[in-house]
Amino acid sequence: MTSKPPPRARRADARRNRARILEAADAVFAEQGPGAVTEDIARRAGVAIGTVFRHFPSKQALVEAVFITRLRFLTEQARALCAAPESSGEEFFDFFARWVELSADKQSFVDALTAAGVDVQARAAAGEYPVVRAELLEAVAALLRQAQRAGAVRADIGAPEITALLIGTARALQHAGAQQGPRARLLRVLFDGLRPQPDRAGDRDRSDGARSDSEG
Amino acid sequence: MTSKPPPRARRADARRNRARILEAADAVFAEQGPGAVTEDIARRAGVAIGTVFRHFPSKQALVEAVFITRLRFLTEQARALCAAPESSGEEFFDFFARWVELSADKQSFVDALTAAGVDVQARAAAGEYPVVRAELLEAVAALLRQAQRAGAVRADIGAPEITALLIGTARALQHAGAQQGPRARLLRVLFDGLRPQPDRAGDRDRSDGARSDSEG
Amino acid sequence: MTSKPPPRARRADARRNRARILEAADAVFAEQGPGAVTEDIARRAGVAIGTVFRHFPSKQALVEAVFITRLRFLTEQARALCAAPESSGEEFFDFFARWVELSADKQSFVDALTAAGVDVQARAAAGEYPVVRAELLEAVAALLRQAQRAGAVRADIGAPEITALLIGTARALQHAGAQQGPRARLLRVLFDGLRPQPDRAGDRDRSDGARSDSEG
Amino acid sequence: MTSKPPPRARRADARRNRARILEAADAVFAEQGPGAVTEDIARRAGVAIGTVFRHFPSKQALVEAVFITRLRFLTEQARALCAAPESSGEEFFDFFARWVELSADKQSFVDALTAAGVDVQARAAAGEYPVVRAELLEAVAALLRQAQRAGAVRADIGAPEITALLIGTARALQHAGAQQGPRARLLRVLFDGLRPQPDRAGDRDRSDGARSDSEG
DNA sequence: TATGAATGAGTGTTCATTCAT
DNA sequence: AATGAATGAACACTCATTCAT
Repeated sequence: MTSKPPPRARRADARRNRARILEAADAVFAEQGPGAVTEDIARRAGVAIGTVFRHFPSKQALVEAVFITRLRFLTEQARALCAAPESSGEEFFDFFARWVELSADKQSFVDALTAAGVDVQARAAAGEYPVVRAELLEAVAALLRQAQRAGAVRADIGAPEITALLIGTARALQHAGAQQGPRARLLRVLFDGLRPQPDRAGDRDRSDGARSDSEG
Repeated sequence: MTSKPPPRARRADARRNRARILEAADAVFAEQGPGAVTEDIARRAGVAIGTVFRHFPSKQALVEAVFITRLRFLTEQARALCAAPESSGEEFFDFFARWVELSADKQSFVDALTAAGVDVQARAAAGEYPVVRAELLEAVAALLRQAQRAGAVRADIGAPEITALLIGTARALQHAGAQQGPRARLLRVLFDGLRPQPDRAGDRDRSDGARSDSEG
Repeated sequence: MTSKPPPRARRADARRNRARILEAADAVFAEQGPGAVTEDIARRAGVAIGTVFRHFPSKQALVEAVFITRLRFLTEQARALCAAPESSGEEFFDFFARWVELSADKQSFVDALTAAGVDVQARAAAGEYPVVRAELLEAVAALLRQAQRAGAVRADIGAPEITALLIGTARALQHAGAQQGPRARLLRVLFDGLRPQPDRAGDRDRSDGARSDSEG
Repeated sequence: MTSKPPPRARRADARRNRARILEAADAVFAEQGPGAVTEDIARRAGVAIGTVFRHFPSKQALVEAVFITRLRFLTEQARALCAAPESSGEEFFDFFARWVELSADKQSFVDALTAAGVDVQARAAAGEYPVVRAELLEAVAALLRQAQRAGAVRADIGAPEITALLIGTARALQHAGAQQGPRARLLRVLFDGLRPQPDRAGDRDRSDGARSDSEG
């Protein structure tokens, strides 16, 4: 009675489902952290729990997929910003601010990210993760180099530090809450620290005494 | 042989157990996050599971107790550093570095901290938490004011920003891993950003162009 | 071989499981009281523990479901007996005897009933309970009125008293054990008390002696 | 230093403790049923949990002790009422009413009683229970015989039926709640049933047949 | 392929009972 | 004898995962 639907139709459906699940997972993990119950994600995606597991063989795999999707998104951003031919180096700060806003919006973008990241570090040297991660790192590195060449960012730091700072800053902003004042101040501190630094003679070592001179 | 034990003997034992549980919980939460299994904590503390629940009526209560203990420790640190009469303001940076090292050592000091913190914000306006938190904030604020008076820290930030930065930095260091190079560089960036800033005329807007001059 | 199963197939299975669980719970609660271990019920029903909790969100819910099922059964009985057009009023006694036998068979039909009932009184003014209870009460009342109209039952009692008597009698029979002699005698006392009473002038005070005349 | 207290003093203390525990247990079981937590009893008695277990080797033993105490109390009541030399037989109804009020006052006097009773039936053919039970039964029997001799109670029932009725009635009253109207009506039904019965021609025996005529 | 009911190991929590003090 | 902290088996309930339909 029911004429068999063309097999392509299914494929399209399946692909759409996969996308919806990923989207739902992203949202739910952002709201509730990676501890969220998988059925919530299914419900949000409008599919049955079985469908989630058909597309992602385990919850861990789903978390990683969300994680990787996020990394890819950031990589694209970084690449796009890097494309400008004549750069003043400020694109770097744009990227930083954008990521960090994105992260703090979704409550714990970074929670899931790091939570997954930790697990991933442990045993997902396999999978696409290392590649995706390397690509993001390279994109960030390129952006950073560009900014450093333009003199917008101090020369003594590299992409790994930037990544760590991004994650840390997202957390800091998350803690700061929604108020614009503190958020702006936090970023200002960060950005000032990232600029090429004046010759603060002997900071931490000698100058303290020196400065205390001018003060005491 | 054993001279009559003081009447508080039992109490002392119980107090020791409580301490051991707290210690074990601190360690286990640091290693595995607040999702750690309560029985692991009991095992680590060398007591039966019932004993854990005798001292802390729920897992949540245990998490909060660990959290509060950490906050208290930090408060003490801040107060001690603030006690120096003639301050150059550098104690502030000491505190910052110390906290952050402490946090990053224990894998997710801040995870549990924030995890608990989130829950706490939601419903523990009661309990000791608000008090402890206020005390820590005040201690940090005092240390910060001292440093600002001494000219060691920029004047346009307050204790809330510092708290957020502390948490974020701990996270960043955690992400950076154990290597000393990146960790030191991260802190340098942060600290530079916290210093009183030179008149970076028109940062972000004009000066960039100006500086890019000297470089491009 | 198997012709295409109706689309509700799964549902049917699930419904059967629900029924089996309910049945098993009824039996187990009857044997061991409402304190019975939920896994025993699962085992008896031939399902896993999770399945029990899928169908009944908590043990309390299961107890109540069993309770309500019993009430419904009794309501049906009462209604069926009430349907007879030309009644001599003896259906009432049939109902009474039937309920009470049913109850006493299952060791503590009434235990669970009351145990649940007590809890229910406390907080389940919601749910189906009030409705089901009202329906049973009404059915019993109808049966009672019928019997009273026919002159088979005394006029000075109502449905609430009957309900209480039913519960109490079930308990009494349960205590009396399985022997037929005592059980029959108990019911005889009850039924005699429920009949329209002769003018026992001065009961409790004098007339007893008088009547003992005509009997002794 | 502390001169050893005379050993008798301890004994008195211990005996007092035992009594207080029993009293507390009676109250707590009455309020919460035999599922009540043992520590609640200890708290109510003003002793430590260990003391409860020193006096009663297990919770079950405590329940049984309470049970037996109650039985003893009832036995005394029955005996006292039986002592009247010239009896009209109404003492029997007094006893009945008194017990039943007592039971219904304490919410589930009879719950615990029966709950314990069930267990006891199963395995406490040992202990004092059989003796105490026999004594109560005998006292009730004596009271009953007295009432039957006086013509106040029908002749075709014995002490076992009365016991069952007592328990059942207590339950019925408990279900009826606190209102005086229904309670009184319930007792009236019961008492009327217990009186010597008039020759109700054909009840249950012939009239049924008669009816079966007209019906089928 | 999608569905969603079933599974069952795992977890937080309770509480009768023991035992060092 | 009394205390009350410690014990640990037992239980209700959850949730990732499987599988019959």
